[in-house]
Amino acid sequence: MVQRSQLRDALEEEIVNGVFGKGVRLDEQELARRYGTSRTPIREALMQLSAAGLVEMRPRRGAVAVVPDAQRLMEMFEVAAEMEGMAARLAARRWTEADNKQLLAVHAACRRKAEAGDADAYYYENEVFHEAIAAASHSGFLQEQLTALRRRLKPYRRLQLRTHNRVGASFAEHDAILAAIFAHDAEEAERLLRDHVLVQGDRFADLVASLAELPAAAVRKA
Amino acid sequence: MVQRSQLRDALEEEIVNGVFGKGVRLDEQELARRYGTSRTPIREALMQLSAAGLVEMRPRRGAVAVVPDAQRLMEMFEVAAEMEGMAARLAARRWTEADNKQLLAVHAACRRKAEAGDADAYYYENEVFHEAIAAASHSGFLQEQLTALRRRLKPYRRLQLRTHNRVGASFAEHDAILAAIFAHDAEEAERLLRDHVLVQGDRFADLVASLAELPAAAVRKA
DNA sequence: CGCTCTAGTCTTGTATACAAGATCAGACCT
DNA sequence: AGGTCTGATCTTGTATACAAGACTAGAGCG
Repeated sequence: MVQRSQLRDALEEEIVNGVFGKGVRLDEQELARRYGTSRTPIREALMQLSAAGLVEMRPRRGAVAVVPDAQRLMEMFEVAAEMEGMAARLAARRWTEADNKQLLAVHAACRRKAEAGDADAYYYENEVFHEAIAAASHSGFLQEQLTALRRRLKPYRRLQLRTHNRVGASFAEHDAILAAIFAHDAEEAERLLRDHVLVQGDRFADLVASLAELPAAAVRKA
Repeated sequence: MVQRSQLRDALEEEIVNGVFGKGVRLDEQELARRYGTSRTPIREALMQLSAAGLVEMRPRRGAVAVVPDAQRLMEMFEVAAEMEGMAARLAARRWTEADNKQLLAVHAACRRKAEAGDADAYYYENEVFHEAIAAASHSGFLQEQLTALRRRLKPYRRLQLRTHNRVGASFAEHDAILAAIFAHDAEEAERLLRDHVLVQGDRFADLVASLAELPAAAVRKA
C-alpha cells in the first residue's frame, strides 16, 4: 500500500536531485500520470513542498522546482553549520551514557567505512553520525530543523565528499569533535563541528566556481 | 477576491494563537463551513501547515493542532536566539549604507513607541527591528528561516513583552546591539542579540513555571 | 513587417461524488 | 456485569467534474 507521505518523498527526492531544471513547470497532470494517481494527491504533495521551500507555487501559473543558486547554497551551508555547531555545543553539555554509547558505535562504523575506502557507505554513516550528535543535544526542535536542512543539502554534500581525500579528513574531524564533546568542552565542540560543515560548503563553492556552472548568481530578485 | 495564501494564513493564525486546544481534531468539514469554502482548499492549507510543523496529520484520523509544550517552546527560543545571533554577526560584517539608514530609522521608531509607553506598538516595531537586522545579514535563507520561526513564537513573545518593564529594557538592548553592529564588532553583536532573545525565552519559562500551566511536559512521545 | 487584439485551448483552482478506513453503539457471549 | 464482536455512521482520502484565469496562435491593423 502506498502511504501519502511516500508520494511527497518521491517528489522531494526528484526535486532535490535536480531532475527538474530551473524554472521548469511541474505539470500536475503529467505528474499524476507518471505516479498513477489523480491530481489531488499531487497537489497536496506540492503544497507541502512549497511550505518547505522546495517548490514555488505561482498563483494560476503552476509550480516550479526551486533550484538554489550558488549563493543561496552557501547561505544554506552557513545556517546548517551554525545549527550543527549549536547541536555540538548542547551535546557537550548534556550527553548521557546512552548518547556516549551511540556516538562511539556510529563513530566506529564510520571508521570501518573510511578504512574500507567506501565513500558511499561512509557518506551514509556520516549522516548517522551527525544525526547522533543532534540527538545528544536533547533538543527535539533543533534535531528536526537539522534533519530537514540536511535533506535539502544532501545531494551537494554527497557531491563533494567524493572529491579529493575528503573522507579521511572528515573522519579525523569527527574524532576531534567527539573528543571535545566527551570532554564537555562545549565551545570547542561547537567550533570544530561548525568548521567541519563549513568546509563542505567552501569546497562546494570551489567546485561550483571552478565549473563556472553559474552565470546568474546575482540575478536573484527580491 | 480571496487569495489561496490567505486561507492558510488565517488557519495558521488560529492555530498559533491556540484557538484549538491540544489534541483537538481539526474537522475539515467544519473548517470548510466556517470559511465558506469546500474541503479541498482546507486540506491544502492543512498540508502546508503540517509541513511547517504547526499541525500533525495522522493518516485517516484527521489533523490536530500542534501546541508546543514548555520544553519545546524553550527549544524553539534557543534556536531562534542562535539564528538571530548569527544574523547580527553577519550584519556586523556586511551592513551597507542602506542597512545603516534602515536600522537607524526603525530604531528611532522603536524609541518613539517605547517613550510613548505603548507596548503593543513597540512590539510591532520590535519585529521590524529584528527583521531589519536579518535583512542586513544579506543572507536570504537565514532571513526566511528567521521569519518563519518568529511567526511561530509571536504569541509567546507578545505575552511576555507586556510583563514588567520589559519594553524599556528591550530598547536599551537594541541600542547596544546596534552600536556593536555599526562598530563591526561581530562577536559582540552576536552575543548581545542572542542574549536579548534568550531573555525572552527565560522570562517565558518563568511565566509558565509560575503558572504551572504544564502538567505533562514529559508526556511527549517519540 | 511588426504589433495588438481576440478567440481558442490549456492549466490551475474549487466543488462534489465516491471509496475506504476509523469510530461508536448496541447486541451478544461468557 | 464486563468484554468483545459486528454493523452503522462518520471522516478522511481520492477521483472527477466544472469554473476561471493564463497562454497561444492567428487575424487584422498600423
